[in-house]
Amino acid sequence: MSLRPVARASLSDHVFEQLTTEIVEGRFEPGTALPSERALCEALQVNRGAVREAVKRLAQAGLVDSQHGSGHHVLDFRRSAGLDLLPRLLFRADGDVDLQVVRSVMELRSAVGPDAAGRCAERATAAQQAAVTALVDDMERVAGDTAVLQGLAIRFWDLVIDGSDNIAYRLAYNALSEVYDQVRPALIEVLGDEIRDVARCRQIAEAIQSRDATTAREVARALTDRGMQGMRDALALLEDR
Amino acid sequence: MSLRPVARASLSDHVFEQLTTEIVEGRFEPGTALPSERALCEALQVNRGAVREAVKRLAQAGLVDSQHGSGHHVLDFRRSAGLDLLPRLLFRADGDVDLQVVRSVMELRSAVGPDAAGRCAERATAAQQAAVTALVDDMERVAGDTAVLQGLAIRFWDLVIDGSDNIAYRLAYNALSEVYDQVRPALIEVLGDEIRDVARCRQIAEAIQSRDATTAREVARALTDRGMQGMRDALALLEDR
DNA sequence: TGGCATAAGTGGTCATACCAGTTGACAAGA
DNA sequence: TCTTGTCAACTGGTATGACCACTTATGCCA
Repeated sequence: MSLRPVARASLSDHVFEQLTTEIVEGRFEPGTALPSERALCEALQVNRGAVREAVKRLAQAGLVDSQHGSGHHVLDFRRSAGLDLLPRLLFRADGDVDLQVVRSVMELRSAVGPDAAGRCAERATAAQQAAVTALVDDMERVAGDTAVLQGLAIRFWDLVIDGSDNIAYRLAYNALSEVYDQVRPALIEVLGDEIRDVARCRQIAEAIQSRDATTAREVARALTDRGMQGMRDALALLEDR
Repeated sequence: MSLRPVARASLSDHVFEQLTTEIVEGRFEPGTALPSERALCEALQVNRGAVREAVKRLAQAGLVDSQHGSGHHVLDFRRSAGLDLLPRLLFRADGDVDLQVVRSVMELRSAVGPDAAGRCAERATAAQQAAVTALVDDMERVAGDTAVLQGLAIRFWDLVIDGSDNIAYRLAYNALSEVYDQVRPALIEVLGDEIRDVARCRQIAEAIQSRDATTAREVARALTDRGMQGMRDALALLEDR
């Protein structure tokens, strides 16, 4: 049995959720104005402060643009939102996972991962090099238990990203992680071949240790390619259904 | 003379700015609590609503975590913020550009750009293929005027990203664009060689037209590599000073 | 020692004003 | 006819003060 913290949400959280959903699913069209704050209060049966807090968050997320006197205008989130919107796009209106989003995330991971490994080999501190090596030691110890390996693989990439000393990689990784967490159980199979490929993780760790950026990059590329292949297979299967 | 819209900012905007700066520059340490809302009202001389709206935005940006009854707790933005924090990290406390951030952004661009070009070749619609080709036509017409070319290059990549049909690339690109815009005049020199390389843009457009993903990827890689080289040179120059 | 009330401090919600910017209708003037 | 100014009716922005709900530390009590 696994216990999780009970979810708690304030009124403005709920308002934010609803409005985000409406916008992302296109029921509030870009260019149009949101209903006025007072109208939203009436419709949602909350006070104006809750509505304003929610709208401020929408603005921060790049979903609306507020203009004093004129209204809150809906933006095209594809052009104005940031990566942290991804978790909101993962589930479609019918509750199913949007495979386009999963594919996109995997591709971004494959684009960034190898270079992160290379940069890590170039720039990691001695402590970071050692941490990566130690983690692969752990992976070898639990080899076979794919579920545990998946957790270690996540930490592996976390360390690699840190070692790459690239703040953009780090922040992008944060957003990707949140998507990953939401579909983690499903990916345990899809990415199985990659997750169990501890040998390549070892090679990467050794390349990082010896500051061999080229090897780190190439092996990481091969590693993420296995995951991409697994995902292609899974997508093909789903489309056949 | 170039006129720009006058900047307008609400009270909560100002509060958000100040708090963000304090957090990003480390004067509010991760794990500690922000001053209470009432204390912030007193210190900033604004009403509590303005403070709350600002704090909600901080939470949305992944900088704080609010707990009813306990306070607003500062998070480690390196692990919890999204890519859209990048523009806030670009300028350091002394007003200078943080070159680490610029380097990070360029690396992310180089990691994603080539794959985006490849995916674009695979997936772009006929209209998108035509748009890329037409844009390169424009580039050839103004060849020589680097400043204008820079604008077209931005639109070029915008089209490529759209054609790649990858929502993660699109959202990441949005965040990168905002950083780019803030240092655009400076990059006109740093990236000069890349910007003037219309020939490679032509090759990419043709590869996209003929759905030759491999060529699109390789040429795009060569193109962004020129920019990386320009940046390395610029960084070396700055460090010599 | 362990459990429980309590008080003080925190964020969350609410109602009600009023200020300030935007927009469109419309009348007065050129 | 076209322009210009005024005004009324919106919109979001700011302010106040009260109260509710949750957390935490304190200290008492069994």
